[in-house]
Amino acid sequence: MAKYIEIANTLRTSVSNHEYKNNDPFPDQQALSKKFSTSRMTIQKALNILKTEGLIYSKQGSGTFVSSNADLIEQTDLEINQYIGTTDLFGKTHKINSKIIKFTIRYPDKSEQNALRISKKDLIYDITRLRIVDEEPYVLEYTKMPVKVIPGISDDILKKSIYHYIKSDLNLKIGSAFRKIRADKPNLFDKKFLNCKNEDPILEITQTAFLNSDIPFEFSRVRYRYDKGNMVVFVKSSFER
Amino acid sequence: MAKYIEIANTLRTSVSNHEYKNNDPFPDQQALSKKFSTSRMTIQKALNILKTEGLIYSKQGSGTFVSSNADLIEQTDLEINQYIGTTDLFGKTHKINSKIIKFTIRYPDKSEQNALRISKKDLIYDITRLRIVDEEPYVLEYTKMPVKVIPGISDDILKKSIYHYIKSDLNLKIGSAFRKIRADKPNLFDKKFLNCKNEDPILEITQTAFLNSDIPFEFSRVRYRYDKGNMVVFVKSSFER
DNA sequence: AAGTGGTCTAGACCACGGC
DNA sequence: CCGTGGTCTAGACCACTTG
Repeated sequence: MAKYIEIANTLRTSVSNHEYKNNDPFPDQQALSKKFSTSRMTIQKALNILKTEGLIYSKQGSGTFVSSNADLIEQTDLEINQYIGTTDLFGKTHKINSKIIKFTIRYPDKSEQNALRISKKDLIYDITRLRIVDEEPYVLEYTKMPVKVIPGISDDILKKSIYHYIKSDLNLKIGSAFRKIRADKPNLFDKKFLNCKNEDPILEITQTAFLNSDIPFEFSRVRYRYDKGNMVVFVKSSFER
Repeated sequence: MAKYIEIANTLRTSVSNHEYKNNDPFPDQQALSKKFSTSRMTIQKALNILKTEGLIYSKQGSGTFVSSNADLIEQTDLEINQYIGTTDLFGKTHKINSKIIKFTIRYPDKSEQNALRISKKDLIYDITRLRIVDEEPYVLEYTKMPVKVIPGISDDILKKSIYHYIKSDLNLKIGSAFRKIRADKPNLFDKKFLNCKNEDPILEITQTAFLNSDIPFEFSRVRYRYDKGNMVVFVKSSFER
């Protein structure tokens, strides 16, 4: 593991443990480079990680400070899978169930070929899952993935977490994703599986996700009951430009 | 302007102009440091900017490549104000109007004091605006801002863009924001101003936004007609950790 | 083996803020 | 003025991919 990442992890833990108070000074870069026996450049790389995470900020000429939102940010899951990997979000405090409504392998239609950048001969998984939290239907997930990119999906994996399988078993890294978020009226499936009434809105998120090698691996649509799906996002503006 | 930012800007323009084809090699770092007469470290800082923007990616041992999504990412506005500053988003191709429904200055209630981290004696603006695109009501915006942080808001500014005023006139920098996105049933105001029927869903985004000095400056809620508000987001996973 | 990106160093100078 | 963070250098070595 690179030194700057280890330093960042150490510092992140310090922030979590409130070793430095909000809006109180962080140790200066000189002190940190002595403490970790490294150069200032390496310290700066470590600090940059925490800055992009929003945990700290620096003022030139003044110092580095713990952001007042540090605690809140830590609670927010900022990973790509945050709206998909329901397992991670609620696994600790709630009882999660997945009902597999559909799980087939078939050839893609035009829009799927386009989104996943595959040919009509490349097979895809076509998965529909209903997520149930504490016995209450929560979200309907429609997932399409190319078999050649994510081989070996099984019923067993679907019941747990696809993302965990991709990261830990296939050892692939997730890079980025495009999302479209909108409100919609409920359709027949929503009414049936999510117990929606006609006037109950749906929060829909359509996503195309990419590996860090620029390969699309997922094209999905998730539909939440309006009173269950609350998306929380932290946005950091990219200062440079 | 720092050298690495200028290099990043130059390279970004090159990507925009398709001077390097998608998934085709980018010049290597050695070549770039010669071209810009600088060190490799500086080149890497420049490349890092484009990487966090998702425009390029690198594979160790192999090279640097233009991301296949580069074009799409450029179209997506990734600024903090993307859902507030309707002006920027549609200003060029559509006719935008703002109707000021309410504009008062008053003392904050408990939740506003909390969100904006101010005392009950600190005045806030209380602004309600209806945004109209091409003669069609689009979104209702409820904005609260502390007067002491953003002084001098006037009717004139409200008709244009608050964000432009903050950045250009007050010369403040926007740092980050928390957003909560959800679907909701329409309320009386939605029905009146957005012409919603009872079964027309609303897309609601609640936001607290911060300056880069960690000071909250905006607590807002925007409500879109379900058939008008489409939020598009690009998410880059932070590799390190 | 050669070429690529990733990390790291030990300094230097500058810009800014506060005393 | 001094102490802070921001930028930049000219190398070095390592890790990885590809021929």
